Amino acid sequence: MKNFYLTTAIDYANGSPHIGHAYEKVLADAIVRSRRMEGIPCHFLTGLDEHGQKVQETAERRGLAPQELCDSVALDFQNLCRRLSIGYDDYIRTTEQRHKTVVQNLLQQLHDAGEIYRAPYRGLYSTRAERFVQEREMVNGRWPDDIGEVVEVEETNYFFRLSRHREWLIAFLEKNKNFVVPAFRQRQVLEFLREPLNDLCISRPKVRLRWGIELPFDPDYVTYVWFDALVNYISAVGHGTEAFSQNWPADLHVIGKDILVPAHAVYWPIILHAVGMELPRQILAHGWWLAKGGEKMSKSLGNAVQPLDYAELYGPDAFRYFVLREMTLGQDSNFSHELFLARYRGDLANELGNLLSRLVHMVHRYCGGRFPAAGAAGEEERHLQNLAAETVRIARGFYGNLEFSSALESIFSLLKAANRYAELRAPWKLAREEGRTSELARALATLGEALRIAAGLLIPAIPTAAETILQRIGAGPVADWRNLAWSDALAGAEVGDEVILFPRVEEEDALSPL
RNA sequence: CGCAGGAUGGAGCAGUUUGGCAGCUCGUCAGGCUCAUAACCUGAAGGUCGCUGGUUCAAAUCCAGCUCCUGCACCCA
Repeated sequence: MKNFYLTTAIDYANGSPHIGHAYEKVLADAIVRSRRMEGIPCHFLTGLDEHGQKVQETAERRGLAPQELCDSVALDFQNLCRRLSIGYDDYIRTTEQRHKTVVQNLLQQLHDAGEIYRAPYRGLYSTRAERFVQEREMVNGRWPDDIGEVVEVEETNYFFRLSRHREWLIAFLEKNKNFVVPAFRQRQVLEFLREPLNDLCISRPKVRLRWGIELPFDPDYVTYVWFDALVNYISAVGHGTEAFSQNWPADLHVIGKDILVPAHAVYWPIILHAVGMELPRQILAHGWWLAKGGEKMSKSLGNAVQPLDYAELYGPDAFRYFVLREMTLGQDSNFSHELFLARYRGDLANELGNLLSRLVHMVHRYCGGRFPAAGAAGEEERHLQNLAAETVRIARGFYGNLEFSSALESIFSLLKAANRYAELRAPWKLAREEGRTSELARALATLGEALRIAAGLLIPAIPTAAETILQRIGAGPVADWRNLAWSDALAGAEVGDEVILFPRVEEEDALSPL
């Protein structure tokens, strides 16, 4: 059986991890975990894009070899993944030989097929910025300081025949309405394709840029970083080997909205089509995190959220829960400290963490630390059982549809109902009265089972906390949602020590909102 | 200019594809409970769904026009 193959964009090595990188990986990880709960084998790829002008420049400025810089940045990004419980299966780096080989094979294949031609390129070149510039970049008729003096130069380069595949791509997108989600993003792609395409310049002369993959048919050039980067999706899964079809075509590319057009929705499908390969099945373009009040986050404005600070202070699950609960698929969302704390306290600490605390405490105090058997269900129990069954069904549907916010909302409705049920049956009262032990047993067993089901459904979002809950209530692991149903699995189970899952954070200990 | 997104009780958001009693979280007010992380539960107040017009038995949702906010060199999820 082919794996469900999911990728994130590979991060560019000329930068450090920020909330956007963190979000994308959490999203991808949660998708993979939810697929695995449906019994679907998955392959989860992420990685680092290491070539290009910017990396070369930054390395020079710091007096490092480009590879040294990349090695250090790779550690930063891998550390981010580790700290956020991102369970990728493979981490591709574009300087690895397995990648270079595939890039060169693909270039040669395109060249042989007549998809690549050599032509002079005339343009305005800035020595200071070391790139070609456009006239529209002028400000008030003058070039800005970072561009400086500009001269018209002619340079021979290699071009990929994008334009000849435009009609095909339009037809493809019109036939495959769900290629890009959300749907309005696909409409943007079609809008972009209404204009004629320019052929894509895929080379850089080595005199300008050394840090790249050499063209197999001309050693004076390296390939353009976008071409290089996109190929990671096939190089990492062994393009050209037996194993390739185990993963390709990719089932989902998770990317940010900024690199949808033209890179992922135009260049990439056309490159694949030009060599007769299968296209990925779907691209998910997610939105951006904005600072309080909808401002763009940036270091210079000093309003950038540091995901690792949150993961450190509140735990990886709290960060994961917030971003998955708060962002609607494809839209931009705000990340503010107030919003974060509201979710942390209201949902995680009070609704979920406190339910575990009160339940574990009661089982210890009233039942000697072991869940009793539930016995016959009354009306309230049947009501909660039905809601749990319904929640399993609904949440699986939302997960399948990548609607994490709605999935989590439905699971927390179940938790709210469990808290309400506790109030209705009031085991603490039953425990004080004579002859009501069977009612007490029924109440605690019912609460435990509701919590077991909710925890099972929360695994993709908050894997560590969900695992802790299952352990503390003495439940076995939940590995497959297809058989997650109300049961008496907890009867006789020994509960663990009491635990504060999401400790209350006092105002003075909270991260100051910069 | 054009393109895209947004405008829904005090705050933040779902709902719009496929029209059908306006939903969630937080906050506010009143009450309950005491197993629990000052937590949990109940009830209440609070909305002409940006504006105008149209279609319809019925519009937050469809259609037309308009207003305001955001993004659209490069880089950046």
